[in-house]
Amino acid sequence: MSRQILVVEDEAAIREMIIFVLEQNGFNAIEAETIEEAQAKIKEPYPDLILLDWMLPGGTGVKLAKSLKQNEYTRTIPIIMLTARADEDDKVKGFEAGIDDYVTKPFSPKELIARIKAVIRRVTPTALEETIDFHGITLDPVAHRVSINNNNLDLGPTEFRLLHFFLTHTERVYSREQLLDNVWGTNVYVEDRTVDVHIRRLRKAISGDGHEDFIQTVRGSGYRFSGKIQPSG
Amino acid sequence: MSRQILVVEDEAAIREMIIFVLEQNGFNAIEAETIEEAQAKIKEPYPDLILLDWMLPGGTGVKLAKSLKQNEYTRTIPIIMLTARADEDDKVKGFEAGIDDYVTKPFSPKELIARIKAVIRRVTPTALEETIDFHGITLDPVAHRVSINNNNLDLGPTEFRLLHFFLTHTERVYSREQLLDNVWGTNVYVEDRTVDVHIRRLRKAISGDGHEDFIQTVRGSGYRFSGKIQPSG
DNA sequence: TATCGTTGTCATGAAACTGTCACAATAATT
DNA sequence: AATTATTGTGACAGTTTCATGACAACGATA
Repeated sequence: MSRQILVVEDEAAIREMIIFVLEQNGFNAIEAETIEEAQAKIKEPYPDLILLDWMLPGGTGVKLAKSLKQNEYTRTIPIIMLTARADEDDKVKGFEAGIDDYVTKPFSPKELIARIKAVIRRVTPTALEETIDFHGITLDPVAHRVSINNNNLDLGPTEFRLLHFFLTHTERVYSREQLLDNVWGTNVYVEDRTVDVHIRRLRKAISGDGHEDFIQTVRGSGYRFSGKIQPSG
Repeated sequence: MSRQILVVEDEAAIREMIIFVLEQNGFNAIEAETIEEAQAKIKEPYPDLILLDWMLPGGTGVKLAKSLKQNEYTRTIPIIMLTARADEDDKVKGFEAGIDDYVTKPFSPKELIARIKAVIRRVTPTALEETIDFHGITLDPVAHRVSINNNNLDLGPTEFRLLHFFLTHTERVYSREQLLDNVWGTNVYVEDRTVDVHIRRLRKAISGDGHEDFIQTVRGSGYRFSGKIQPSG
């Protein structure tokens, strides 16, 4: 489930910071300092993505990127380039080499994660997405279909994503902000209260039949999706 | 609930980096630059751990460590020392002063967090995000759920925080002021007696079944949460 | 262009939560 | 026993937080 990410970066401080952020976000990080090390490590735990520094000792990262993208086996691994500044020329060279995205240093952890997720989503659209079945609710991410007790539901895109998130993160309270980050995406400016409305829409959609109260309000904290029934009131 | 960590470090860059990492990990950071500032801030939001720089303007950190460890109230607060290098001599002095662990700069965020968690786990047996089980009371900080003898409880936010604090700080008397600091937060102006009312509400919620008197009144001092039954007076 | 579905925001009322008080109950002290 | 200090308890009002319905903006589509 957790994605392997290869971090190719020679500055120790930056490398460790990146790895820290990655692991914070549930990614599995592998590190390499040089091009050679990266090439050696690429085969072993076949990475799902490569974070590649632009400037590396013994050659530019573009070189590595190009060679990876020309190799039949590594061609499909998405690459995000880390550049010191947003030089148009570098950017062009990078994309020519086949990189999928780039991030300019210094970057915020949030931005980095957002880019990674975006690239992964773009490259591997809905891989390893299995149908979820939770107390009668069935969600098929591939077919983009939800049913409850075999009755098809008609959800809007946002409700679908919200339900999908909840189904993969049950029994845990999420603040409105966390939900916004996870369901809407990081750099979007939306009111906290908007979550409430979508919660309501989702509740309305999945209520009606059988088990009620899948979505529980935790006053002052957020919402929780749970199969267990809430105490009383 | 979130742990209070006091960071005593005079170099602004390092201090901010540490605080960033701490808050990333759900810790609550308080900062101090000097020994005096540290001593002043130690009382307010009673910290769960202190990160103490070895070299501080106006004296070494050991001095502060020693005085803290000799004081009855601050004795139990775990201290992790930040040292510039792994000097055996420093290390020995530190442990003599009573520190619980040390980290040599430069350190990786990962290591720092790992050490902190290790020390906290060692000192307060209850692990961080894990469910606490205490004489039939179960509190799940993640799901934000409390049950007593498998019956779910419905607590308000303040009662929840209060119970969580007690469950992570059992067998020890806390004054109303200390409880206010720890559960309500430092800069709130609330009457002392308000604590009484919340204590009562919490008592009411967790009473009813089986073991009574989890919360014991210590006249003139405060309250104590305990699994042992109080003799008589 | 008109229609439809979706979405973010807002206003409003309901419900829950909280701090404070007055007074009762209890413990400590004289 | 009487007095004093401290705590328990129920009630209450102010505040905060949430659910809900309505609505306009937007984009897609016919």
